[in-house]
Amino acid sequence: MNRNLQEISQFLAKNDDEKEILRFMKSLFTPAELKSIASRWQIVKLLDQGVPQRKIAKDLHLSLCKITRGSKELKKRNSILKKAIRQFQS
Amino acid sequence: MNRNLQEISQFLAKNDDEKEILRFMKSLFTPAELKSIASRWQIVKLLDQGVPQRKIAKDLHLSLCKITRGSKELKKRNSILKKAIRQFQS
DNA sequence: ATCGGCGTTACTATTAATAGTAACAATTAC
DNA sequence: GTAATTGTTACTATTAATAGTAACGCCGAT
Repeated sequence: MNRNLQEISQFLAKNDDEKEILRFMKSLFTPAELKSIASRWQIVKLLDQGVPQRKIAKDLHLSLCKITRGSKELKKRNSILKKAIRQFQS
Repeated sequence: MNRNLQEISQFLAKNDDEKEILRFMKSLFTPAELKSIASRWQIVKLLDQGVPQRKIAKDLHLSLCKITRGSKELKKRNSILKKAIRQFQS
């Protein structure tokens, strides 16, 4: 199955068209998954800005459970998420 | 929330490093989601090759439920999945 | 015509992610 | 000191995706 993830990564890496990539994600993920992924992204952005976990939970109407998970990802050294987030901070 | 999906797409579009994209996916998706996405990708590849749904179900140990879903995606006109698949057929 | 393989739909049971909530320890403000 | 805020963990309940299975209608070969 890892071969498949590699191919997906490869397609995304070689494709520069943001619209196409969004269409690709909408084809491969369910609406619920897209919603979940989007909120995870928002969570790590807010965490990175130093917003308290409880404020994030309240503002986004999410449970701490989900936010703690994002927090753990961000804490990993050399997290790719940090690099990704920084692209949208400026 | 759509803004977040746009940003994710934008990050993927601007990034050409397959390894980084894989790391990004592993940070943002759960192991269960990664597994699910990988099998959806495999399903549409096999469907596109004309493999019968029941054979796919048997070979990959999946239910028809999941395969029918992939089938519906592929049938959409101008499916981005078809374009993506073709990159790996040669 | 009929039989087998096909795509599709429908149903219950299971599983993983998450909501909602409480509790804990550590830190900070007063 | 202590009260409030924080990150974290833990727990049950809910929800969506899926497994497993059966059944339907549609062909094409015989």
